[in-house]
Amino acid sequence: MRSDTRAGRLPDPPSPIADDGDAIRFCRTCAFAGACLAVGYGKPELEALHCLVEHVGPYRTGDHVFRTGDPFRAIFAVRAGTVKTSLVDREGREQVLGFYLPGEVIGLNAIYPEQFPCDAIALENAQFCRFSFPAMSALATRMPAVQQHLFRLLSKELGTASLLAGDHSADERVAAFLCDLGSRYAARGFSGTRFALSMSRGDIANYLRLASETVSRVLTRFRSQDLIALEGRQVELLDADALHRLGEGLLPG
Amino acid sequence: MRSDTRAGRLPDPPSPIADDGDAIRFCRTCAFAGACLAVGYGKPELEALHCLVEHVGPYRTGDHVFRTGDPFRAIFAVRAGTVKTSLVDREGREQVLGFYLPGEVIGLNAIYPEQFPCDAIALENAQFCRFSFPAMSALATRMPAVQQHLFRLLSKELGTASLLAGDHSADERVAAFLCDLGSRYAARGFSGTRFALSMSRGDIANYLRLASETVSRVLTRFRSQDLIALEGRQVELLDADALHRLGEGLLPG
DNA sequence: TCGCCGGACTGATCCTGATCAAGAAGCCGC
DNA sequence: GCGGCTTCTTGATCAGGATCAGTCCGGCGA
Repeated sequence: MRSDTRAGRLPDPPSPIADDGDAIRFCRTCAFAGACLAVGYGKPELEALHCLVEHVGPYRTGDHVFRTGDPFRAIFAVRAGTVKTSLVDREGREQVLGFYLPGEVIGLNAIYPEQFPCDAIALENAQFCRFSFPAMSALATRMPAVQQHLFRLLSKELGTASLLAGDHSADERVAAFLCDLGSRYAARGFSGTRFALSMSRGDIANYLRLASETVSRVLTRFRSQDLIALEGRQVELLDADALHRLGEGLLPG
Repeated sequence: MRSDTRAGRLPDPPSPIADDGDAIRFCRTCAFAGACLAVGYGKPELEALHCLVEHVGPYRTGDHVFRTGDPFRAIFAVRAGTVKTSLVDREGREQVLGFYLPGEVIGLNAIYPEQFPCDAIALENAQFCRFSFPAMSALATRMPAVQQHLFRLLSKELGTASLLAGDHSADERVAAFLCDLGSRYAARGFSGTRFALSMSRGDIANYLRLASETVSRVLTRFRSQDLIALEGRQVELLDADALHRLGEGLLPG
């Protein structure tokens, strides 16, 4: 059976979760953890940040964290699970904008329009830290490091937005997608070479602006070339170098 | 000569310029003008902003405002002229990331990496206001409205970055491009229906991820359908509604 | 004035990836 | 276990836009 082979070749790694915070420490992987640690703020300042944080969830697969048009009051850091952001155009077609892993932040693109410009949907059971944005802005005026950190978060996302622009081949796109996911998992302390694709082939295809059939074909070919091991949604990057070379046209740096 | 033929059908509008600031007022079209005015700051606060502004230029067509890898110290608001941002991949191919009109701001995507992640090249003779970013951040901690404005600028650019994502036809892309340029000119007080394309067909094509031949063909067809009038780089949107309908899949809102 | 050069336009052909179609495999209920 | 559903995979065909090639036009310097 399949479960046999799966266990034999690709045992599921523990589900990534970033949920080890307490009253005076951030979750290990949190996008905001660096803000204070780097500058050496002590307990009181951490308290200030913590009091504007609210743990929300769990959300179940398919639940909306927010919807297009919802008034913007807060940004969310993913504690556990994965999220996709997407928007639905007039013809009802979905457009996947991005995937967010534990430790990453969603909602930054809502600051300007003051309402969420997209949907955020949990791809697996998920939990979040909810940061009130008015409170956080106010705090930022008192704590330059927090302001700096917000600027950097925003600017960083500007960089990644241009990732899927460019006319690149399906191979390049898929390779870059896998490398990007891997490096983001690695940046948060998870395995960067073996992880689960929490999104469907259709979502990947939609995000990469390909047909899902094309994604299937490319993944299958990558497997036959021993670039990856693949079983269902479990993937292992066997030849990360080759993948990186393939995708380098799209990847940051 | 040039001015004769061109003047007959599509007289050049005055070159867009945003250069009417003085010691106590911002240039009319400046992206930062709203920051203070909206909150009713008076002269002293304006002074604070002005002292961190430096007028730079003129740059000539083709000059670099900054280059990939330059250390990030400041952001730039366009006072006059047009700029393209682009990056060059390992194979030496250029990738146009965006065009910036008078009143718009470049360099925000450099905050996170702390160096410019792209080139900025003047498409015509151009002038800028240079805002020291450290000084501006410091000011932002004292003036919440400035901080708010920076957050909004960053967040706004996040929204536009997703414009050219999506798999859209060449017609949709070109229509959306023309509408977008028009509305941005209009937002700064210039004509939104008649303007000069300061960039080459090749740059447009590169930005839209098309071949320049395709852009030529689409523009020619739009003209034959009386959607636009076109002479060289002068363009007039004759049927803005139809163009908007064509491009609505890509356009914000 | 001429000739050169780069940008713009147009035509012919090719190729990548979308689309259509069908089958296989996993997931859920019962 | 068995249907019924969705997701994934694989195959065959099709089309949009890239590429290649050639022409035209305006600008510029000798």
